[in-house]
Amino acid sequence: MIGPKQQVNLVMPHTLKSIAESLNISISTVSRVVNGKRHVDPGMRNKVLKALEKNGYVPNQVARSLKKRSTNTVGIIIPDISEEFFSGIIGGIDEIVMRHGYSIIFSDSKESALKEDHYLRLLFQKRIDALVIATVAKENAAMRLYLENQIPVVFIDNLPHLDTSYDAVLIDNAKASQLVVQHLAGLGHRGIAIISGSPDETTGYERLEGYRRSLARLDIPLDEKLIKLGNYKEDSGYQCMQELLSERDRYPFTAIYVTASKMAFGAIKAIRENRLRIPEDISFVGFDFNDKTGLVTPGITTITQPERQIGNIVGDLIIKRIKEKDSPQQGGGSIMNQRILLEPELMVRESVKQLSGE
Amino acid sequence: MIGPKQQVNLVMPHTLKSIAESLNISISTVSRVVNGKRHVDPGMRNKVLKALEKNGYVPNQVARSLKKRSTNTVGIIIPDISEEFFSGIIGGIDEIVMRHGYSIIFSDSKESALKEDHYLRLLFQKRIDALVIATVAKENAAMRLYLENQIPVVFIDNLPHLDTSYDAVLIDNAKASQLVVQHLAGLGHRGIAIISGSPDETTGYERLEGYRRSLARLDIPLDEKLIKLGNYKEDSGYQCMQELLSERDRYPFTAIYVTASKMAFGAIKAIRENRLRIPEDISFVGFDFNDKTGLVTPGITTITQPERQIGNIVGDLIIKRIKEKDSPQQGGGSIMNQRILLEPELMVRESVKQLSGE
DNA sequence: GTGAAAGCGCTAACAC
DNA sequence: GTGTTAGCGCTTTCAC
Repeated sequence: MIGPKQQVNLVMPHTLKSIAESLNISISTVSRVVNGKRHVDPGMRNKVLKALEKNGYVPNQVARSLKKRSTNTVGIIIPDISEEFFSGIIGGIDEIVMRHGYSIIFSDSKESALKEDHYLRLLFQKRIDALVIATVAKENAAMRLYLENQIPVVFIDNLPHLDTSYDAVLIDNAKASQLVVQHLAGLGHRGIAIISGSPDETTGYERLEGYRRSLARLDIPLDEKLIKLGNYKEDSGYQCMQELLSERDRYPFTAIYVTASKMAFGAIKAIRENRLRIPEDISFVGFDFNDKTGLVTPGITTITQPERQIGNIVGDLIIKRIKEKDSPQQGGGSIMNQRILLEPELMVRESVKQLSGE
Repeated sequence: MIGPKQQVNLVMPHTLKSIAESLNISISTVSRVVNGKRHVDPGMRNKVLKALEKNGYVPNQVARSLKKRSTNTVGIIIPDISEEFFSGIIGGIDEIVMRHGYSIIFSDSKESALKEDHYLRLLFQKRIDALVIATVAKENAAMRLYLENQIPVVFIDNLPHLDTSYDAVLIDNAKASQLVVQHLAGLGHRGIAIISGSPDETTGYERLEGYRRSLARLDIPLDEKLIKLGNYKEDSGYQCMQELLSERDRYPFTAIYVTASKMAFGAIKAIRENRLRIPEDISFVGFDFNDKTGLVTPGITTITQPERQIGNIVGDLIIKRIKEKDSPQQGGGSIMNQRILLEPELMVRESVKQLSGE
């Protein structure tokens, strides 16, 4: 059996060269066959095909990538894989890009700007063809790498602080808060507290601003004491809720709006520990509060984001951008960026009480 | 500014060569500096470092990989990213391997053996350094690639049908079923139905066998009509439950054990549609039934798997295997494989009724 | 239709 | 301490 170099006990995979040598033909011909190119004699093609098959040849994508300057890989950086919102998006992206032969290389920044920066560099080293990122950083020094090198980037969930235009797919966060506030106000609530992510991130900013503006529009006075800022983790939701509850005498509220799922879990924990009932003692609205079981009682009224759809849209956009780069009529520089805003939905369940006093 | 070739409007990233030329020194010296190797004059090192910095040099991992025959990449193939069990495992693996400079390239087989096979080949082409897989296939033709080429593989959740030894990390599935049956029997249940995954997969097999054996051990007669086989998806859980309920007159049962989370969601839906209550009309035990909210009422008694921990253990094992391959005293062939069985836990909540008739 | 050869960007002998 | 060189496995001109 003719094969490539054999080192001590270690079998090397076959290469174009080893196949070519075994057939006494040139590498190029084998390459042509492997890639299904024309200009190969049918008889020869068959012979090569057989040898390929027999030896179990598998092309080396690393070598290909080096030559072609593209890796068929899409990088994704998200802050928390265990959030269903993000794993759903990844699933949606994978669904699309896999059809085009791309793989996903995934990194979890764990809400850390430092880690995010690290991954940004790492993925660049790996020469990903495109990047999808839910950034948590205020400054994106490493992002420069992608922009300068014309590597397509699509932002999700959170927007960057960049002075250039960019692609983004996300829901209309201000609108989401507006839906929530209108719903609550419509049921007679005027003391509406909020636990939001940091306004340093656009997501937190938009959700908070939407809340503010909606209150203003409804002529509901805004009490800054009813605004708590968390960090998206369950603990901080718990913490913020505790604070709100401990000051409830001085700064009363009848409803609480928690703008992220894990913080909502924490907030609910705090509410229960204080032996308060939802919605009797306090009305509750969540964000991305997923209940796949349909068993949560009371059902939590929540904003929902179509994560699968977001993933699909991102996938399509990514593929489009990559194709644009490859196509000759595009110099690669004049890409029109776009921001795709999806409509959030308010799923009304039973966690908000109709206030009689209205 | 001296840089690498400039094509129309497209700036190429800097290379060792371009840096070397700009400094009029050799590539090797630059390489040495980049890799922090010794045998470089301190003055020279400084000069190079400055040039590297100034030009924003980023090493090309693709070229490195080609040369070093390793990509610093771990491949993961799982059947459904939107299952928390799997996204949790991925998070756990990432946590470990990222510290060692590895990235994760992820693929979702969507419970399809065909897709799994496809990804197996694709990841091999990309020359991943190791593979983690929750297989759904009966035959793993493409797995041969990894075994023959001595690429470390760790199986999770499901075991392959291989005649060689292999590494695996999973919970003791038979034990899990035993815990469930004992718990139910202890509360007086004797009509215990089960909705299981296919016994063609080891996970389904073990859980089902564990159930069978535990019943036998407790001298509880087993009615084959109380066994339904689903495919892990929510729909099939719903379907199986409907069947069980429609035949309940003829084949009565007081408790149902659903061995996978999504099927459990479906089963519960069916139960509710039939206007039956848990646990009054029917006792329920789930598998990996995650309730992060703590709000599900009644709380569902369930087997839990420590997914984060599984991920961490897999990560450690992967790294160990990769290192073993690199170390010279190991020929790369004599790796001792191991099967790590973790203890499942039964989390008792309120979905099982104490039967008075006992 | 086939082959020779250059080169993608890097590492690692090996020479000096 | 520094440079030269030979690849890693592939694609892609360019000859013939």
